[in-house]
Amino acid sequence: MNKTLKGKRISKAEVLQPKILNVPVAKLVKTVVGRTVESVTSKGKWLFVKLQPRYFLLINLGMGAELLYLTPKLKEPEKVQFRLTFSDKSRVAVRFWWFGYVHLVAEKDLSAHKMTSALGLEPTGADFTIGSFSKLLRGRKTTVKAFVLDQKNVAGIGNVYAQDILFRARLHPNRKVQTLSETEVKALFNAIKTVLNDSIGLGGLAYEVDFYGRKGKFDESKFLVGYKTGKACPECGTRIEKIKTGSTASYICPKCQVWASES
Amino acid sequence: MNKTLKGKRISKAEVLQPKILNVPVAKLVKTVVGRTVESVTSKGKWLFVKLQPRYFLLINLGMGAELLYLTPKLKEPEKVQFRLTFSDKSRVAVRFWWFGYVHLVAEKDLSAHKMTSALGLEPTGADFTIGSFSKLLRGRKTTVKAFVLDQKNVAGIGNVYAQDILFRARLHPNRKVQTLSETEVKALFNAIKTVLNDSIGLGGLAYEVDFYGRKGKFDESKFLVGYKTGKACPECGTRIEKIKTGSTASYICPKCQVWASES
DNA sequence: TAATCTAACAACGA
DNA sequence: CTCGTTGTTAGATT
Repeated sequence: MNKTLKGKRISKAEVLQPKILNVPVAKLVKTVVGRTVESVTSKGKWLFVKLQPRYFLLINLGMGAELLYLTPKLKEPEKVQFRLTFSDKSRVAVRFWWFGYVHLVAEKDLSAHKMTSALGLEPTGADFTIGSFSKLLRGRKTTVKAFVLDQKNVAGIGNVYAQDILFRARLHPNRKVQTLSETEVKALFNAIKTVLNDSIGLGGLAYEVDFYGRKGKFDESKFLVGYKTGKACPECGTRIEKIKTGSTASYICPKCQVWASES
Repeated sequence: MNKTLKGKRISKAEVLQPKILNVPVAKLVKTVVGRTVESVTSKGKWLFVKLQPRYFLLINLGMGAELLYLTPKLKEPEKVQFRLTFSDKSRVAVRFWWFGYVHLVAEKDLSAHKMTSALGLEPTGADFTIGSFSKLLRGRKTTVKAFVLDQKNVAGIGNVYAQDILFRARLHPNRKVQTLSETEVKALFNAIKTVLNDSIGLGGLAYEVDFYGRKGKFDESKFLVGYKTGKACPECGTRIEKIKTGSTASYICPKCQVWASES
């Protein structure tokens, strides 16, 4: 996205669903039209489209979204919520599967934008180290599942990825983070990097497409326990169980991921 | 307090329990010594001691406290946490029964002081009207007991007063505020004013003393249902019950204060 | 299946 | 008898 969009000038902005915005439609349209894309970066589930001069479009992918660079080959899907057209006639469409945000924020107000400024460590970033990660866990009384899903800790882990992260670390979702040994913290840290990098290396999840419409290759055959209810654990053969953990579902091997009663 | 302390110059400040402060002991002592009391006002359970120039001492009475003007006749009690001496040798002692705060805030930072700036309506103030009170209830999903105890709604109602306020309004503590009729809202509004003014008129609760050591006259004989477990309801004779409501205890007449199952 | 905000609530500490 | 913090949960959202 960064390479493709950099330098393009926005000539048109269409908001098909105003509820995705943090400002009135007219304000967004008036502000972005005429501005130029300086860069596109990301943190967790957020995209930062930096506009010149002095604005950001912040896009949250919510519970799944398609962000597509439209070409004669790549047709626009149904139910698009947002569309940008550039002065060279190229277009980008945004389609949220359920919920998602497109927020307009002035550069000077970026640090006041709560949803993005509260984001935690970027797991692919240089500051995601065993040291910075361990520090986050200190004194916390929550469970390891709630911890990894909380974007204020590590940004970008969704429920899909949480499943195999916890399995690889051999941790039960309901384990209290306070009870983790140093070895377990390291295993969790490494599992986060492994699972996310595996997905990135394969172009993302198979039910998602990238900016150019290409499907990812991280499909169910790569999952270890996630969404495998009743299947055999790849480690010990025990049947995988689906359990309720807080408001999310968890898939676990009841033998490999033991939740000691005291923890 | 306002009349007695106005114009006095602080010559000494002693902090016997540093945990009551929001600043280091040295900072408080250095700041208040030499300053003069301009006025003493109150809002809810907070006292605002305005110092000249440009400072406030904010005192939260917590779960009961004695704030005493010490004279040869009025000796200082045990376990005082804070003491001020004025240049005319007069003294004030503060003793918290459980917890309480003495906060030092510069005048320009007063609006940034969260505990006092979040306080709701002052029930003895001119802005405590049926209109402003009704507005507070709108769209709230909480219970009437939790609502009246929350200092962000109406400042100054503690659990002692909440008992008879709810009885006078004939409301069960667990009633959802959303289900209150206009008549019930009015009854609640009037009950708050009645109960608090009754206590103020009698110099406060009998287990408290004022600035000059005088006991209040609002004793258990004036309570209608509060702390009267097993006694007869003054309205219908039914035995008063003690029930658990959230984290606080409530004393109710189970006949007069019905909690309709749908509300 | 998936994400986030908000309000209310519970447990805990000071 | 109080209050703040933290975490949990239910409800709502397109």
